[in-house]
Amino acid sequence: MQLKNHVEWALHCCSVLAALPEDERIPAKLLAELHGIPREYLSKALQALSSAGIISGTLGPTGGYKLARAPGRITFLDIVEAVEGKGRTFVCTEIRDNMPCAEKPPAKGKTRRPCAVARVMYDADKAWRSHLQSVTLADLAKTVEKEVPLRVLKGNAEWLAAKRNA
Amino acid sequence: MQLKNHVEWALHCCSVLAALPEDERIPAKLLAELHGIPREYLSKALQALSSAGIISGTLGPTGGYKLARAPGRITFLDIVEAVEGKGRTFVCTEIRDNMPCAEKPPAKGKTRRPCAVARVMYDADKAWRSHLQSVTLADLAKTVEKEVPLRVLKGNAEWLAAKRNA
DNA sequence: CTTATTACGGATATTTATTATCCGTATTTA
DNA sequence: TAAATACGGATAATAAATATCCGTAATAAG
Ligand code: SF4
Ligand code: SF4
Repeated sequence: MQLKNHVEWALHCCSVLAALPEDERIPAKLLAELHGIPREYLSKALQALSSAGIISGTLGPTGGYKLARAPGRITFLDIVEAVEGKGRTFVCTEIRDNMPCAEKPPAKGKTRRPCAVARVMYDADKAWRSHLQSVTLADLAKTVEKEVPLRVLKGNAEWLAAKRNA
Repeated sequence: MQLKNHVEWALHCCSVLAALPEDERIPAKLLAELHGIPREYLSKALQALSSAGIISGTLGPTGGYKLARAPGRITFLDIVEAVEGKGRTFVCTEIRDNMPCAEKPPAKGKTRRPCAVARVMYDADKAWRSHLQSVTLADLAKTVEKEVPLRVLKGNAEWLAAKRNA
């Protein structure tokens, strides 16, 4: 059980976009080159983020992506769910119905209370999501600013600027 | 991202074993029939549980599986990690090293503090595991006893006993 | 208007993980 | 001795993740 690498890419890209001056954009090509990952494949992740309303893309030359709203209003959960889906990690296939003396499954349309096993797993899932929801891109930016040497931050920003004006 | 169905099977089987009188055993064949799942495949999950020290299997006729320790000392996390592995759900491929102005990766043997992104994901993972660790098989048994009609519990127990003496 | 550049989305191939089955070996009870 | 069992290795089938390709529409600049 592993999150797909789209998640890591999406988080990184959002982190980079969060450090971008208002009304500037970065094309997918540059984001891919910056991270050393396949451009076409990264595009899928970016499109997922876009259709989830987290980033917004604009067409044409000088086009590219930028955050669709303030970094303080984008949580890790938003990003993870955008690329990984909102589905639960534990799926119940109702094997209890195969037990010889099981209760009969509910009539079509009606739903049954999830069993005790499933509820524990769902609650764990909720705890995971809850933690992801408690951290925003703004929080991340603050941490990065504290931990990454200024030289590195500046260097990357300049590399980006140079590439975009080339 | 989804847990494998082994997890569901393992949880169910442990739940059944927890309701078993001391010094009785259930062979894999019966556990599979009880749940309507493929026997040979279920065996893999049971072997994983066994080698993790959660259940113990004995050979020969009248052999089978039973819990290796008291239900109160077996947590959901024990079971999940036994079949799913202890690996983290978020894997960091260190794509930051591809950034043009990245810090150099640490010398061989040395480790680097995980980056801010990874730490958030790891903490979420920890929250998930922590919740799973807080629930034991004994807790589950108590809930099941409360929620499942006595008729069903009895019926299944009798089905099991009949099969084992056949 | 034309051209270059971009996001977007559909189709498809490749690789890996999950799901499932098969069978031989060792151990234990009757 | 024979039947029943756990165990583990090998392998096949299926699904999911990873990756690439290409056509379309939109936009900015010359
Ligand atoms: S997890 Fe619960 S609901 Fe799902 S199959 Fe098992 S017993 Fe049934
Ligand atoms: S998650 Fe953090 S450590 Fe992992 S690649 Fe991204 S920046 Fe690097």
